[in-house]
Amino acid sequence: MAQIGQILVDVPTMQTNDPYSYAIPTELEHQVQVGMRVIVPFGRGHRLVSGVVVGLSDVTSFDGKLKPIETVLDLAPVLNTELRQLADWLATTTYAFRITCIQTMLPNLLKTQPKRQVQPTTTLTPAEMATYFPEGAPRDFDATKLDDATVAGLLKLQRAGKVEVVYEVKDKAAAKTTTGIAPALTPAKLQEIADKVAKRAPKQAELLVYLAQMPADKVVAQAAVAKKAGVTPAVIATAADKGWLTKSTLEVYRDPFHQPVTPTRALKLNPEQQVAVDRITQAIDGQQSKNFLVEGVTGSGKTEVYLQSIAQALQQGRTALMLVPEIALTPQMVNRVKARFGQRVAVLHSGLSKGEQYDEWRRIDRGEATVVVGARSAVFAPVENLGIIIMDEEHESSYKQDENPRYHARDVALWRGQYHHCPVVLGSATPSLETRARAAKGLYTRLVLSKRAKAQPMPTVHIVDMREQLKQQGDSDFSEPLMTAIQERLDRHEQIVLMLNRRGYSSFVMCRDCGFVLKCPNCDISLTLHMDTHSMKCHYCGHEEAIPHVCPNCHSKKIRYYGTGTQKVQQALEKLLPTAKILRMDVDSTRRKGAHERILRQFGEHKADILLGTQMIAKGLDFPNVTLVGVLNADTALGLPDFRASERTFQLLTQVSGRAGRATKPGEVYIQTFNPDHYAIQLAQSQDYERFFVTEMHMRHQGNYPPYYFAVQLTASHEEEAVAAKAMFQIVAALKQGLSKDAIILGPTPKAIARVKRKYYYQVVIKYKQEPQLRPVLEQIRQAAQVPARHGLSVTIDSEPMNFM
DNA sequence: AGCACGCCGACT
DNA sequence: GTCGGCGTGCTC
Repeated sequence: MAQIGQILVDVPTMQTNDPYSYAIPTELEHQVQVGMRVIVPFGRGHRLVSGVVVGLSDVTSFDGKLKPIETVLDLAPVLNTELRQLADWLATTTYAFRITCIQTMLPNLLKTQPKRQVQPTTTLTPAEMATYFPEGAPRDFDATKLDDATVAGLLKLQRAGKVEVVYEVKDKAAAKTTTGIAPALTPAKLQEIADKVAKRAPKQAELLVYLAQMPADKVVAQAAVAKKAGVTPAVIATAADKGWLTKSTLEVYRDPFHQPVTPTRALKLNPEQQVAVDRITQAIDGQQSKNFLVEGVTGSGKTEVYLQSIAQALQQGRTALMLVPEIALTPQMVNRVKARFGQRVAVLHSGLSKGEQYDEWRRIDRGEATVVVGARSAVFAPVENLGIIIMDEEHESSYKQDENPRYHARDVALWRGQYHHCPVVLGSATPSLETRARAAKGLYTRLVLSKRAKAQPMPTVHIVDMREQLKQQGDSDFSEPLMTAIQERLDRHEQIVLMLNRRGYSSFVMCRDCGFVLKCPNCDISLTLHMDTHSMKCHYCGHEEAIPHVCPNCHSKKIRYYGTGTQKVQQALEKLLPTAKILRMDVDSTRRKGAHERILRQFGEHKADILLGTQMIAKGLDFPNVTLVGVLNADTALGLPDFRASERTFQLLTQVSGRAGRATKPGEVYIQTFNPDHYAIQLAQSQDYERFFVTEMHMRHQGNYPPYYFAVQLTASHEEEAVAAKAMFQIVAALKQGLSKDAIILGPTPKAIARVKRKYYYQVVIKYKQEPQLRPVLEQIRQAAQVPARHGLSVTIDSEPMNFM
């Protein structure tokens, strides 16, 4: 039996990033297993923290007295070997603490809550009791929530030995339970009693008859018994008193999606789909960690390819993991998977309550669910024996987590595919440049679905030049061609989707006459307006210039901020079309739980003619009666100071265009823009992903951007601007010293929104091709950042950032 | 993170 | 001389 446990304590610091050794008391030695959560004493005094067992041994390199493990929190390990290895890999690649990685991999309810309380050790004076224990003892002692005087007073009493601090670590994990019923007597005996009481107590007799036919060793929920036997809980209580049945606590799962679903069968595939399924199936059967890019236009039946591939994995006795963007994880989408695989499906996403998440997690952990569908963090689902991993809409930026650990679910998926020797399928109509480039290099097998499954024609896309519109009809959010098209649909009782692009809302200036956007002379990236300094700044190199009052290109005076809000647009639209019913969908109108689905359902039932919304309406909604899609401002994202601006614009326009004419009626799309000649817009019009890819790759090559270069972003933030800036300059000095001459260091520059939550942000971006010293240099920076962290300076490292601003 | 130790100025 | 401010190091 192992004497010593290697524990990662739940204290996220550099010094505790390696496991600490704890003695295993004899009474726990048969309980402690690697992968379990434990509570251990940590530090001086009696402070308790939670931790995770990552190893067992009989020796330790630590030459001090070992403290004993206090409690074991789990009956079975919560992290298997794979997930522990994954956590280590994640920690190194994302520059995060190991324990932080583990926490993100586990469901919320398995995160423990440390609690501090104080209680008197002797009798205190009435005055002391009144001041410090007005609600009695013990009381909570959270220094961050109490006022300074109380904290000081309590600490003083502690030094005097009059009060003591007690620690507790709460485990939030709680399975939902209900009362279970089991027969306490033999069927024959129960029947005998039933016959006796039949006349006087018919209900009791019914219950007895029901109990008599129950399997002896099975426990059934009380509610189910009551329903099936046709009795009330009161009758059951009486029966329990008479000793006919026994009550017990029964663990149940909360079922988040209890609507019944009609089962579906595999659909007939077209030749392209069939090729895709065959290739993926080969990889599943051959246990190859081969990766695929399924590139399919909207409506080309990617989902059917996924479902049949999953079916194949299940048939081989293996499991499947399917990732979808949070926004696409609607009940419709989930039901589609459940209709095919039924009870084997588990769903993981943030819309579920903590308890529901935990239950789904346990179903997966116990092997009861073999198909997992979920958003980003579902990539850590404890599925074993994976046969396939699918990531739909792989280009979605929400797959990257924007807090520590800053991981990309795609990278984790590829890691797990490798571990399980199973294929990873990345799917998109508009793959990210990185993924498409890797496919071009042969790292992924490219499977193209070029035909729409139901052979609908692609929608006709019109580009409306807003510069012309401005000249002809003045400043309006709605062009004449778009309004005409809207009116036509209203007359025909067809529906309309209008998208307002909120990204980049009024943070840059654009000329309304010629579409000119001010760019940095060094970086070819848009300059951002800074009202605090009244200047235009480049967030890559720090270049700064005055806000222009006339357009440097055409000398027009109509150069100004660009951007509008959905509410304003809705009001304007209501004025123009007083009879049309308009539904608005944006961050504000969907804040409440379920609002998102409600709006979509209303629109689906044709309770409104027009759905007006932000980017969220571009994703996956499928309404047969929508024949017109209008994009009010295609340019806003183009103006952002981000090298992915064109990519994002192209993806968004292509996606939203796919919303038009999905059934029998042909669709039309109107894109309003001040940049009608921009390649992202032109190529979105012709729906030509391949040409966009080639063009954009050329741009990336010119600018030394990904996928030609790797990138790391470092950010320093502090309440005082000078502190953040100085830290960043020191970091840059360290980088210049430690890295090769080939590394390109951009910055330091203030962030686009330099001040967020009373803190100033400065950043630097490193672009590199090969930099063996990068990891050690960044580790050294992390280490050095520990000291000033005490004074509120935080430094973050983001490998392959999604937002360069 | 949270606690103790140690070094400084301001106080009874 | 001591109380308590904060800066620093350490926690198996």
